[in-house]
Amino acid sequence: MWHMARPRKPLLSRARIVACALALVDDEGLQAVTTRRLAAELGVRGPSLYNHFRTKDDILDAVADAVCADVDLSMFEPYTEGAEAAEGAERAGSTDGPGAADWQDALARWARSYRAALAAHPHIVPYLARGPGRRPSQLRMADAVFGALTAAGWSRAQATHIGATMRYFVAGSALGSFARGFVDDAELYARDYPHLDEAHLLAEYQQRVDDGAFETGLRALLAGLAQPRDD
Amino acid sequence: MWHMARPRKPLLSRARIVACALALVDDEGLQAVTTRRLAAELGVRGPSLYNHFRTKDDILDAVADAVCADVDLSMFEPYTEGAEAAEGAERAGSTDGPGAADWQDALARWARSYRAALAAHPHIVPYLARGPGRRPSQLRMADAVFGALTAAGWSRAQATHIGATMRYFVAGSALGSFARGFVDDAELYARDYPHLDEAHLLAEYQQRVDDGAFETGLRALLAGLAQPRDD
DNA sequence: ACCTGAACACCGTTCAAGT
DNA sequence: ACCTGAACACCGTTCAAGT
Repeated sequence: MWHMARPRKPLLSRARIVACALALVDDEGLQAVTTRRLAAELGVRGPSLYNHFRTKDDILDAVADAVCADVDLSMFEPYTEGAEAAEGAERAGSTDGPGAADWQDALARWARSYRAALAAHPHIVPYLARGPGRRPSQLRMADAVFGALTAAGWSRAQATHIGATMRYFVAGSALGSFARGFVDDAELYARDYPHLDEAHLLAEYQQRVDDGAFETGLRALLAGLAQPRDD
Repeated sequence: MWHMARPRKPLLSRARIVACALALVDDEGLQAVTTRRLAAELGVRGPSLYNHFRTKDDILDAVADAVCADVDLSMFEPYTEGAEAAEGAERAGSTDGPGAADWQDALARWARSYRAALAAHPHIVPYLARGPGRRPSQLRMADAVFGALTAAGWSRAQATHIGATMRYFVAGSALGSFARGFVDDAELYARDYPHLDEAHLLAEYQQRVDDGAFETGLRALLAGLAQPRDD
């Protein structure tokens, strides 16, 4: 009789579930997200979630999508319309000319924003790896990058390859960084791996390395892409 | 009484468990590996595994390590001894000179072997993301790369950054490729993402893209690294 | 439509009991 | 030392029952 069964106003919504799940992931990690725990956090019972999502994985997919939705894509906006028809665009391979550096700059800004979005929620990154790239925000990213690159003069095949390459690098960098590297066990390793002294094992050092490696790789990637090739 | 409790010869060994778990991962995916299922596959009961591994994650760590152990490191062998003292090594940034291209070639061969090792066991790749880089084979890789790069004349900081960059790219590429990309639902997407037509949604197409993107990125990365910089 | 308790078929892991 | 059955505290998910 006081079985509160259906409230006059829904207690849950997809948005509220996703926000709560993201907070839980950020605070306690992926494995803290169980249907019962998440429901409790929302003041509700486990099965209630299934009125709003088909499975738990669908919830985490939505969380991952929300994180990717934070990636800035505004640097591609100049390209988003009439991209296909930009006949005047000179060969993208050349390093001079007014528009030549634009795509490099846009890619760099996108890559940094992408990485920052993942760094803001490190615990979801391993899950991002599992789920495929068919989530809306990821498709939106792929579409924006592809559009900008073709508008800059790259062929469709080249644009696809470059976009994928950038995605590989950013995702790998996020994983390599946030899925934690070395531990501070110190010289236990030093004996077996002569080049890796204890300096490599400090977490704060690791953080600087990750930042440095990302910038090094990003610069190299963009410089290498701008260089003429023979394929 | 016919409680076969302890056999005269152990039924299990770490090696047998790891091999069986890897086969199970390859055949049916990560989620098929439960302690009960794996034990059954080994002709044994679930709890028996705990005589050989502390947790299930330790088993999967060992599987991941076994996969990484397949990566070829022989291209770094010329550098593994006396690496630190290679005084004669000219500045690695220059593109000419006999030893200059060597490290690029070694990195390329390593990256391809690394990717191939992961491609051979795609279902474990998402797990590799979770576990940190403190596994023996990964440390061995890091050590070999670092040694070769410093021997080629790179500073310790640069060698660290380059090694991490390469790892980011290969790992990201493996994830991006094997954690499945687009699906073949076709023009459902075509409406929302104008640049991604149905050609992008075919799995075989995706496979060619992954291969092409990997080679494009690898070449760009190495070319960009060889280019002089100002830091 | 949306939340509930009860139930199902699982998990990973512990442990005393066997040999 | 190494395998066993039984048990514990969980899972994700289904479903009839409530409003």
